[in-house]
Amino acid sequence: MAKGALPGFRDFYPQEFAEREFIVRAWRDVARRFAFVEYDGPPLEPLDLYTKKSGEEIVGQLYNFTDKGGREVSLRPEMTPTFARMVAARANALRKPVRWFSVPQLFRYERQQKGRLREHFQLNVDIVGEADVTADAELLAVAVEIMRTLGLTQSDVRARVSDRRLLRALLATLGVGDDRAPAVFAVIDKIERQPLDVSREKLGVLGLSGAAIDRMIGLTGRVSLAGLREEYGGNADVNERLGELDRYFAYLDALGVAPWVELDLKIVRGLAYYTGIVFELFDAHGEFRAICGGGRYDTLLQSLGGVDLPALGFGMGDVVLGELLRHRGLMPTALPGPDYWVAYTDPRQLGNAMRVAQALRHAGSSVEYALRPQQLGRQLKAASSAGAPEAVIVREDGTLILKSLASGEERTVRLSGGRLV
RNA sequence: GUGGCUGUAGCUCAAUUGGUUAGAGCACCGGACUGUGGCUCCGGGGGUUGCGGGUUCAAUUCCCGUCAGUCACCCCA
Repeated sequence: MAKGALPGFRDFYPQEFAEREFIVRAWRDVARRFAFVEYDGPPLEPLDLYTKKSGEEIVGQLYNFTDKGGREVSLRPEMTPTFARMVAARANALRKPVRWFSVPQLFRYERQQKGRLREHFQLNVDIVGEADVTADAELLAVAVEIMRTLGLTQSDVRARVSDRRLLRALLATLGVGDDRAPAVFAVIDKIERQPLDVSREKLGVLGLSGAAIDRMIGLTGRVSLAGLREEYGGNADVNERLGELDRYFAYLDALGVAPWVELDLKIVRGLAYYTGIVFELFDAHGEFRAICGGGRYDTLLQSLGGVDLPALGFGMGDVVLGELLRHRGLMPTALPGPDYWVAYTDPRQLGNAMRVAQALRHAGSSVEYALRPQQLGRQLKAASSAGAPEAVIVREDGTLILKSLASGEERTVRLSGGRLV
C-alpha cells in the first residue's frame, strides 16, 4: 500500500476538495455580505510570536523547527497573533472599525482525534476599533449567518454566550478577586467535563467558602439576565454589565439571530486573552466538538503590538463543521460535471468537435470531449458518467445535435456566437 | 505525552479449530454493441493480508515490537 499523508494531514481528492470548497465558499460569501475584507499572512512565523503571548509551554503544541538559517520558526497554530501584528503595524492608517477576515490553514503538533487534526482550515473574522456591544452582536451574527447559509437551523446549532467581565464582577461579590479569577475560570471551563465533586473540591482549594461554591455552581446552571439582576443586581459592577448585555441581546434580536443564542456562564474559552463577551457554537445534540469560538480581546493588541485598540473575533474550523454537515446530509455528494459533452460520430469530425468545444468554452461553458476516438455509444456513456446534462453530437456531415442525457430528447442546433440555437 | 480498541483490493467486507493458488460486491478499464448512453452478460487490471520479528511442518489467523487509524485523557483551534 502506498504511503499516506503524514499523520493528522489530509489528502483532498476531488470529492473532499469539493466538500472543503462548499464550506469555504459559504465563509467567503457571508463575510462579504457583512462587508468584511480578506487578508492573509505567512504560514510560517517566528516561534517567539507565539511564545511571547502564551509562554514556553505552548511549544509542545506547536509545529515548530529550526530552519536552515538557524531561525526558530513555527507553522502558525492560530491567526490572531499575525492579525494583531498586521493591524498594529498600520493601526493609524486603517479606517476604523477594521473588518477583516481570513481563511488560513493552521497547524498544531498534537495527537489527532475526532474533530482535531494536525492541520485545518479556519475562518477568522475580526473587528478592531469598536468597544461597544454593537460589534459583539455583529460578530456573532456573522457566525450564525454562516450556519444558516450552509443549511443548518437553530435546532441543529446553538450559540452559547457568556461575558468574562460579568463573571469577574459576579466572582467579586463571592469574595474572589481578579488574582484568583483565572484559576476559577479554568474550573468553570471544565465543569461540564468532570464530576461536580471534583469541581467543588478544586474551588475549595482556591479558597472559596462552601456558600460561595454553591452560588458559583448555581451560576453555571440555567441563568437569565433577569434572574441575575434579581440576585446580584445590588452590585454596581454587575448591574452595569447586565445593562450592556441587555443591549447586546436587543441587537442580536434586531439582527435576527437571538433565537439561536442562549446565555451560558460555563463558556469561558480556554485562551487567556479574552476580556469580555465570549461565545461558542455547538451542534444542538452535543455530539461534536465546538464548531466555532470567539470573543472580545480588548487588551491583546496592546500587549502584542503596542497599540491600544479594542478588538474581537472568532475562529471557525473546517473539520468539526464538515463532520456536522456530513452527518446532517448537507454536504454535496456529487462532483460537478461539465455543462456539455461534445461527441462525434466519425473520427474525421474530431477537429470540428474541438472547434465546437472551444466556441462553447470561450462563451463560458464547461466542455469535455473524448480525447481518443471512440464509438458514439462509448462517448455518450462517458458523458453520462461525467455528469454532463447535455451532449452535442457532431454528425458526419458536420451538423450538430443537442441531446439531453436525462430525457434522451434530441434537436438539431447550430452554433451562433458561442451559443447553441 | 498517556491509555483502550482496530489494521485483508480505491471503498464495504469474506476466508473452517492455524491448512496449501486470499475471494465477493461496488468502483475502474475493456468486450458483446461496426452511428446513440443509463440495463444486462462476459472479461481484465488491481493485494509482499500495514511493516518487522517470533512460535509452527504450515500464520490473514497465535505472540512480541513498530507504524498507522480510531476513541478517551492532557490541552485546546
